[in-house]
Amino acid sequence: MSLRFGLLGLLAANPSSGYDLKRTITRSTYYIWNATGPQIYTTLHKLREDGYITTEDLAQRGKPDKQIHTITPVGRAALEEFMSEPIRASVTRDEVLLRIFFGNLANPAAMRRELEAYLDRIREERAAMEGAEARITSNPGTKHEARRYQLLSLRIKVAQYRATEAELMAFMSSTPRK
Amino acid sequence: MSLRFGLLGLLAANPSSGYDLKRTITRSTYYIWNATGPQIYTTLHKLREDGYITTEDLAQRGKPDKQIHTITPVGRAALEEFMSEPIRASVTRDEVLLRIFFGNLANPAAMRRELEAYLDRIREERAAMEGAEARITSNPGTKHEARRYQLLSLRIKVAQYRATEAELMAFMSSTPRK
DNA sequence: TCCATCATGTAAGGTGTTACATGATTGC
DNA sequence: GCAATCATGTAACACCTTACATGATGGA
Repeated sequence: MSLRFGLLGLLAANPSSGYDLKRTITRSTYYIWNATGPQIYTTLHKLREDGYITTEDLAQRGKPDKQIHTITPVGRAALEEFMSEPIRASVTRDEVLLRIFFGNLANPAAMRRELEAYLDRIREERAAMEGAEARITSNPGTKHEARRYQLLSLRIKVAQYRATEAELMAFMSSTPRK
Repeated sequence: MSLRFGLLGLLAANPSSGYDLKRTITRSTYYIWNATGPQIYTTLHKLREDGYITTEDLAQRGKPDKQIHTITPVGRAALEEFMSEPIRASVTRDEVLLRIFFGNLANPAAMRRELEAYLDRIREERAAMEGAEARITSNPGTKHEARRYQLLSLRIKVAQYRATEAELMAFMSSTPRK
């Protein structure tokens, strides 16, 4: 489980290098599953050991060579198996909610500032995601079915942010600054 | 940073045993930060090594002895420090969104069943949380300020579930079963 | 007698982060 | 000359899960 299937899923759409995958993740799927460089490279090594992907070198002009990873039939089978398992609840490990839950342990004025700053950040984040949504909708790059699911996951995240913003605002207005 | 501060925060309210903490977590804070038995016990060992908590044995009648852990001034200072850091975005590692993002890789009928089953599960989950919310509101057990923050985190999670449900329902009705 | 609950753990392995290392090319 | 981007990694450590172990008490 874990990043393995995230990478495998991306490779099922396009053969890519580790660097490409990292860019795709930080640009478009960061809100689902983030990953650092080392983790991506070590996971790719494991996927190759397991026979889920094959790798070939690609020489580039003006840039260092890169290694292009391609999913194998064995890899596709593993991915299909993963996709046929029941969807289980995501691991709950929400640092933001933890901080809020223990909010009374912080200085009240500082807590208020923190919540306001956090609210600002998710508003920005949500606006960026809504921009991405509009771009995906208007520019039919990927296949119709794939796009529908990608939009669904994006919309769920946007809706969750909206919901969080609304609750935070309600809380703020019930705690006057003075 | 991890379970350390979750446990420390709970111990700041009441000295408790590992077993008590586990019960509290699975009963009331599971939606924020879940933890297994071994993890709780090993984390408590580390907290003791760091001087954040002290432990004493408590003999019980009719039950095995238990170890009661109490937060130390050093532990309180560490917790305060943690609570004064900026609230950073939660780690994104959402298996549900990952499955949805790659939804087109699954069998369409199976995917629909999975989404319906997931929708049912979060509806139930949300209903349970709303029950907990009502109980907390009507029964003023903990301190006012602490309760307000605990309710806020609960309400955020409930609102996020509601938002997710709405998006899933919109998606479902745009994909007729036929 | 057997199961559930109470209570605490060890060991092994998987997953993820942080710090650090290396080296090429492009543009200012 | 220097910073940014491209490209791939190793090492050490922190965190978390799963499987397994142990033993007491209370109730059916």
